[in-house]
Amino acid sequence: MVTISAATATTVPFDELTEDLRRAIVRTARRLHRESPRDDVTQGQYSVLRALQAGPATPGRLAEQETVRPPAMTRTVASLDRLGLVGRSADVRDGRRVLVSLTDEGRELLAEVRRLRTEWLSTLLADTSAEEREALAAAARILHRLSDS
Amino acid sequence: MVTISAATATTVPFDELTEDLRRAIVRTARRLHRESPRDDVTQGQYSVLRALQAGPATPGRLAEQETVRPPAMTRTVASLDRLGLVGRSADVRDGRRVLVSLTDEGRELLAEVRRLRTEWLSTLLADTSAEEREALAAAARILHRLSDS
DNA sequence: TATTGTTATACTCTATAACTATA
DNA sequence: TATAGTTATAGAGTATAACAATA
Repeated sequence: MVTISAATATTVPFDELTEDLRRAIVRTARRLHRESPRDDVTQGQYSVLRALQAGPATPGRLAEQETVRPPAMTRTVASLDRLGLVGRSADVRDGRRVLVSLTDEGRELLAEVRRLRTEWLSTLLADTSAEEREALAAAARILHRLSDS
Repeated sequence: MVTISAATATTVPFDELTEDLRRAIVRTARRLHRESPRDDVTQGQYSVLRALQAGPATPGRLAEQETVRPPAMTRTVASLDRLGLVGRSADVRDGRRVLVSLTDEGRELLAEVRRLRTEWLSTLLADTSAEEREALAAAARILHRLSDS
């Protein structure tokens, strides 16, 4: 059982909480976002790489997920292919389909992005008390649950 | 004084907290980000509008802040001007300089973005207990303090 | 004939380089 | 001569429309 001091536990009006939380999340995310290992990979490309973490996908499926038209995804996949971050293979059961999947290098890049960003956040969190870290851990769990829905 | 149940207050290792928190923030921010009132304003344009909330700025200063080259900012400012979201005026003390500032419409658009996103988050938070909201409020305060540094 | 993916062409946003106006 | 901003031109990324291959 953990108690939180009165100073941090002051009840906050619902609307104010929402606005404060939105600000905090957007601001921190924006800053996290700047921690990136390479400049030659665009946000759209990263987004496709992230989508491929779930497993191989067709360009059409990727276009749908990324809310982009098929020709645009053709280009994006081609550029990621040139960069060696994804590979393309024919679908043996349907010759029209192409399967795009992460290469080891692509997977490694994603891991590096995560590592860099976690590292940056880690430096910030060094400045917190155990009590504050409990609150942050609780918040992470709650946000994770909420953003599932 | 508020107590948090043992289930939510379990001590989490530092590295795990960092990773969980990063995930929660990035994920929620990404979702928040999708709540946008108009499709004809790009992310770069929004970013410039946000920068102008602090007050009028020269294109050169904006280019620096947005890590973009001056010609790119010239275009972005021109497009925001065409959309009626910013205005440009000559600097009376230095004829080379141009001052870009938000119009009422630009300010209104920013307010609408905030309103939409807060609204979305508000819907999510309706599914939380008072205890959870305390944890989120505490987290917001901590993140706000941390991201100042 | 419908579906999957690619190529053709055009538009926007970015960049570097060259130019104009002012200090 | 240096600085602030814009215009000239070129390279990505996106779009719609047209095409090729497969079901």
